[in-house]
Amino acid sequence: MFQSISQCLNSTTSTLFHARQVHAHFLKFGLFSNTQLTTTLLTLYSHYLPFPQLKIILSSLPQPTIFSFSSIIHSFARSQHFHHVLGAFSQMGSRGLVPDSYLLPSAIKACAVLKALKPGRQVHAFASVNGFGSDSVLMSSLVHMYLKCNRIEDAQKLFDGMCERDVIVWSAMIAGYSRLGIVDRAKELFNEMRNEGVEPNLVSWNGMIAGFCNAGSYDEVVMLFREMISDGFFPDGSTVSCVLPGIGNMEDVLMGEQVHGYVIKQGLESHNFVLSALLDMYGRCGCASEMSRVFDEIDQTEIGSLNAYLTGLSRNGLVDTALEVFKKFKAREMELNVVTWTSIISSCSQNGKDMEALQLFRDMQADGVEPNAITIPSLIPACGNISRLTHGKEIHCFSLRNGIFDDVYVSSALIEILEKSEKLSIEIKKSGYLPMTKSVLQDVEEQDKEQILCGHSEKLAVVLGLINTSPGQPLQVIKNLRICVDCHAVIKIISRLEGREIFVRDTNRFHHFKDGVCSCGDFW
DNA sequence: ATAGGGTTAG
Repeated sequence: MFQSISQCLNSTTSTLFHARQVHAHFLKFGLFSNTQLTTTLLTLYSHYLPFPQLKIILSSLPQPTIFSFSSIIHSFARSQHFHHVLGAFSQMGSRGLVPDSYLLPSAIKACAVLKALKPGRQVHAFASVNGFGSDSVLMSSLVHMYLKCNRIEDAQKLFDGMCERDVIVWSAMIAGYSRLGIVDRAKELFNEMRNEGVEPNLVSWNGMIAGFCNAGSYDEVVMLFREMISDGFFPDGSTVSCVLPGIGNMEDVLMGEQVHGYVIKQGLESHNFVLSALLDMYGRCGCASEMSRVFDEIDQTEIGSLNAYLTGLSRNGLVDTALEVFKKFKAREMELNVVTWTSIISSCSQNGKDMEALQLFRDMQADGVEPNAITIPSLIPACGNISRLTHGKEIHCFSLRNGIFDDVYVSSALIEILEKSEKLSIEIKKSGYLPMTKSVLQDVEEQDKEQILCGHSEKLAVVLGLINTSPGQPLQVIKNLRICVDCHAVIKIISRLEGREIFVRDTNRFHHFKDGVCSCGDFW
């Protein structure tokens, strides 16, 4: 009978229905003690049953073996339940079952995806002790894990020690350096790989193109794209979705259209992320009608597509259309997320629809969607135009309540909002103040420098002090670094405009600001 | 009996 059950389980025509029938037999005749049979049943189930049910079956096994765990863990990995891969893995360990070299890569991959360096290192140690150091698949997965955890030196060391380096581990290295923005090194590796006689494949190309795209080297992206095509490769969905942002950024509509044609020819439209990338490209190139046409083809049940469309409409100044689309999808009771809300709020805010922007900000909270560190800065224009302190205060309170106040962008946005509401910024500028961008040591553009100055903590502290205390009350600020010249100048002006005494203690001295003068006599 | 690693996306 065992044989016939086994045959039934292994038959390629098996279905969930058959599996359940056999399962019933197991229960009826108490066959669960035969671990070989249960493993086969489990494997069969693992292809049909959703994850939660598989978990229940695993925990119901009286004597799980390395085989049952293996079957289940690989299934968890296939369905991308990486937390549970690690969970099952440690459960296995606590039962005294030892994993083999085939099972370890699944555990390591889970560590890589979850960026779980500590368990990753543990598995590495286990693999070394058990003599798996020359298993190139296992070593490749470790290299990948270290790269994902940003341990590039560990990865390089392992990679250097490998005796067999195939296209997969080379591609992992190339993609790893690319992700970290070290694109020159990625390119170097690409050439080294060729010199060693390992031929790059589509994944190697994709990894490198993705890196250059991320680094904003769009010329290079397009060059590589051309090169891979002339090398005889056919770009796939990944390639295209990396190349399109580059094309969009260069606003090269002609090339964008060529890629669109290619997408249709190769049937890549079935990938939603390819269509989203196309939509985004048209949006950046100012082709609003093309953008809408692409949106009509997209699977609109995916929130990401809607978000991309709203952003594109906003970019092209089509706020009313954006609002229309937004309302339509809201009416459909589609679940809108922070990105959707932020996108429409920012669209209104940037296009003079101040009241709408603020109302939407309230609506999103009423809907139970928490604003994030991008939502707040997007409200700046709306608050500035309305020039009403209440709105600034409302947003300020929100940020304090939700603990997103520590974010640099949020805090500088708040300062901007409050300054505009308290017309403080204009007054400060009127007093002849010029931002002393020399105080910004970072290597960034002039405009960004002004922005950075605006976010300095001492200014932040003073402006916050202003709104949280009653007029005329003195303010005290303690700082564990030296105050910068720009802040010093601004606080002098504020002390005069607001008629406040402000005390700032920095690492060097006490500064007592009053009537536009500082006690340090500008000795600073 | 179980059966491995690399690229995309927002």
